[in-house]
Formats: sequence, structure tokens, C-alpha cells
Amino acid sequence: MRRDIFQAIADPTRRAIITLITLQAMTPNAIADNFHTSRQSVSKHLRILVECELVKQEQQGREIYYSLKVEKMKEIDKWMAQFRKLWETRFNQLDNVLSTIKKQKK
Amino acid sequence: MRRDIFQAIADPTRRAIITLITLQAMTPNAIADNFHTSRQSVSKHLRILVECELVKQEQQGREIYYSLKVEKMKEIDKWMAQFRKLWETRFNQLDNVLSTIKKQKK
DNA sequence: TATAAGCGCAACCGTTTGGTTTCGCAAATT
DNA sequence: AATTTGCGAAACCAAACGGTTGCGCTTATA
Repeated sequence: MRRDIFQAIADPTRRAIITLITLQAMTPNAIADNFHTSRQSVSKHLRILVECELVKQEQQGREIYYSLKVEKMKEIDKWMAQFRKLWETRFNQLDNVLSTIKKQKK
Repeated sequence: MRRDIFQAIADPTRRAIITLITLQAMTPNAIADNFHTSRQSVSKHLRILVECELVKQEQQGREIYYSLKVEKMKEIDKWMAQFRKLWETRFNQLDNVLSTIKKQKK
């Protein structure tokens, strides 16, 4: 069982759910209404998201509200940082660098 | 066939490959040497990465050098932006906001 | 020219995935 | 008290995934 954040955001439905519950907590039924899928399917996706701690649930009577744990998204951002560095500085003329390296090898 | 960037970076081996070839182009064999996996397996991962245009290949005699297309990584960063906004401003006291919304609903 | 090396591709196989259907439980409604 | 509603969990299924093995092609080396 993989169950990490990168695997969690790999599914487009899951990404849509994440975006949907970013600003306000929602119930599985309410979420499912936004897509062409069943409540059970959404429920399964939510379970995965909860398991890797990207989403938290809060019982409210017989309803369960799901919302995003924004801080957890930082872990993806953290991995992205190494690449952002590359296009934010002038080192993004990567092709030149690579050519140089290859020539040295020969 | 899913074949989008998010699905591409879902696999840990693929993420490692990406990091590995960020700074210098490498051949499948050279990449495989860095992991406990075969050349063919790496080759399959590379094909997926090439298909979603995250990686480019360059023939050099009988060897093929693979390197990252850094700009493509921006697409992930672009999606992340909506969340980065949340923890960069003081709106990251999201819990309070959510509670308010829920109370209004009742 | 024969052999070895580097590679992509297709076939195959066990496992995982995403979805549906069915069930049971607890909270609301009648 | 009986029924409806919102939900999670389990069983099931077709499709996709990640890996291996074997093949054939091309380029380098003997």
C-alpha cells in the first residue's frame, strides 16, 4: 500500500475534491454532486486522502464534514522547491549546462 | 491511459529519476545503476516521462541521453499556487473560517 | 566480419486501482 | 416505533500499473 501524498494527488477526481474542500468543509454527498460519480466512489477517495493526512473529517450529527489540511500540501511544495530554484534563477539555460557536461565526458 | 504529469510523479522511482537527471543528462543504464531495478524497468518509466513531456531524449551514438524539461514542472507548481497562497497569507487560520461557515448553514 | 553493448518494444504476470453493488449502523424524521 | 437518510466497510470486477523476460535493431569493438 503506497498511500503517500504524491499518489494521492495523482487522481484527477481527488485533485478536484481537494480544490473543492479547500475553502469550505463538505459532506461526501455534497462533494459527489459536483462530479459525475457516486457517493461511494467519493467516499473511497476521501478515505485515501484522510489516510495520508491531507484531509480531516469532523462529525456533525449524522453528517461528516471533510476539509483540507493545507499544511500537508507543503510537503509537495517542498519537493517542488528544487525545481523552482532552476527556473527562478538564470540557471534555466539548462541546455547549455548539459551540453557542456556531455562534452566533458567524451 | 492516464498519462499526465501528476500521475507521472506519483511513482517514487520516477521522482528519483527526475531528480537524478535534473542537473545532467543520463542513459537508462546509468540511471538504473542508481536504483535496485533493471534497465528495462527504468526504460519503461522514462517512456512515461517522455510521453507526458517531462523528459526529453537525445541520441548520442548508440546511447540515448535523458534529461528533464524543467519548464514542464511549472505545471505542477501552477496547481500548487492556489494552496501556497493560503499558507503565505494570514488566511491560514482556515479552521476559524470553516467553523463560521458551518454555523451559518445551521 | 563476428561479437558485444545499449537500447526500445511487445508479451506476460501478479498486484493495485477506481468504480459499482450490497450491507449494516447510527442519526434524523414520520 | 417505523422509516428514511447519510455514511463507512466489504465484496467484487475490469482496467491499469510495475516489473520481468525475450526479441530485434543499431552502433561500437575484437
